[in-house]
Amino acid sequence: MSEQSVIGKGTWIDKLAHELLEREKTLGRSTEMLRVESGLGASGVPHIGSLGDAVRAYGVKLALENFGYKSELIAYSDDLDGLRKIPEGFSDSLKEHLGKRVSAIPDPFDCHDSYGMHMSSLLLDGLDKLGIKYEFRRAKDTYEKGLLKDQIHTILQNSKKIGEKISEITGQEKFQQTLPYFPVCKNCDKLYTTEAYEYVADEKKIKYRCKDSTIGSQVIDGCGHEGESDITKDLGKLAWKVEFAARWQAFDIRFEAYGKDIMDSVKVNDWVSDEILKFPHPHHVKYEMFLDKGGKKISKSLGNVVTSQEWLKYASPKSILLLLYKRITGARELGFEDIPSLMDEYNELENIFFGKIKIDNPAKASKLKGLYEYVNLLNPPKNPSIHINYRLLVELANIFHEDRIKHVMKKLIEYHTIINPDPSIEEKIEMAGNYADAFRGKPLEKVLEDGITIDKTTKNALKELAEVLAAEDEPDDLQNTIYQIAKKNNVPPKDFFKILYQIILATTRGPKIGPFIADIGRKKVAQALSRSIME
RNA sequence: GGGUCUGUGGCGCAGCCAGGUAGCGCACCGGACUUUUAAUCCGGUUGUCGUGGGUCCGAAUCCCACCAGACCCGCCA
Repeated sequence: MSEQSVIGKGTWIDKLAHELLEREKTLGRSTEMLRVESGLGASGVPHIGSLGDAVRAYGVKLALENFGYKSELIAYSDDLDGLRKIPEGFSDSLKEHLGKRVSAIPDPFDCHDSYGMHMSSLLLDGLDKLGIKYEFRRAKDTYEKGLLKDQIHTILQNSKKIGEKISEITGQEKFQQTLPYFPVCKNCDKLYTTEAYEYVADEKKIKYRCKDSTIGSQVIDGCGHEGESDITKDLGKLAWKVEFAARWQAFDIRFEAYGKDIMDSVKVNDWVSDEILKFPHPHHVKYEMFLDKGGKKISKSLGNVVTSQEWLKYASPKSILLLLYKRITGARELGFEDIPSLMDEYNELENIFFGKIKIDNPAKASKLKGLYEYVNLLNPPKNPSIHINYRLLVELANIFHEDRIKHVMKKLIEYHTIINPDPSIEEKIEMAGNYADAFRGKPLEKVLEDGITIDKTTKNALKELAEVLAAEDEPDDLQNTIYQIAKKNNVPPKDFFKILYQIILATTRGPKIGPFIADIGRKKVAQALSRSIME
């Protein structure tokens, strides 16, 4: 096996692209343009996992281009989907829109043409910030322009066969009775309430009735309207079980990743694509959902949503790309606490790429270098950046709140971590600072509320120290002074320092305390000490 | 009922998808330090890589079976 040659850049992305190419060759299809697709949910607030689908598809596009083929990423917003439930934190006024397509619901934030477009925009914004390029398509336009009408016709003509197949593959019986198509009700404008029961192929018309339907625990009222819908003119959409297939053929899609939650739908769609539409289905890769740290599914209602917008407050776009490109298999428990290691891992990869760290196994070395290239979207920088351990930055940022950038920069120079101040470091300090503020220490003022037990002798020592600190004259050797105060009051120095850290930093240890107190301001610490004694 | 993933020192995890000395962080111990501190540096302890088989010169890694946990599907998109 050791003689096996490296495919592309040596990552799973290359392997996937290679498989795709082999398959296309076997199928004998034109490889002039190899289009990849990613679906964008438009019903809820997109989290990092939703980005993953598009980011990884883009990776495959890059790999295909690297192999010398043309490729493009279609980002398709499912904005004809109906609203099934009101997302956590949204106004109940959305209730009247349940069952309506999200592209026909007003944007609660008033900044986009619809609720659906607002949600999709959040995702596209995330992609833009990562530098992902895509062709944006919307379900709304796709159906309005009739781009799927031939596929819809073929699917509806074969609905009986498809219904049986769905039952066989998924156990879902529903489509043996109803057609896999939801017309928008001409009376009440909803689509999940319509039951399509007959297709008149000659006229390309669907007969439907609008009735109450249950989605999850929600009951959505139908209006009782019975009508006909012309699939070439009137609005409606295919059920998911068959819609991908229609789109794949209409857009000539050769690759699409999918999450394991829609595995069954993909199986059905593959079959529909191959057997009904006679379009060999695209190559796939399945990925696991991102879960939170307790192994729970990420959902808004649990308050564990990790959005790209929030992530980017604390970390670089590259940290997201690294997260998504380093691996696709395996269950992933994700939280903001992963940020420090991802930030540092990027630096390590950069060191490997630029040969500062040697990896013995050549296959592994090329894989890691390849990963670095993908994280840089196959356009790696010419020179390495300045590396500072992210955790160190967080520690420092946690200590300094006022004039943070200045103070932290000064400390970094003192520690010989860096030689000169640099704008790129300022940016990192800012991100680490945001992280520290969100997940770390409490500001000095709040620490005292946590109640530290201080005995009487220690109080005396603290009082003395507070007086020294409050004095106008700066002590020559503050470190030594503190030590002497502890000894004089019969407080073991070790304990005394511990207490000081608790009061100042809310931890049991910290930086060398003398210079540190000077850094954050003697007077300020004096005040904090005085307050701690008063309790 | 169907499917997927996970199982590696005390804890949290990487390594597995292209087999070749079992690693990292935290924790713990000791040292640099006659004076405390660790954001520094050095050294150290901790492992039948879930269980059982198989392939191989060689398996944490590949294959099969099993055990345990989690998640997804069986509404809908």
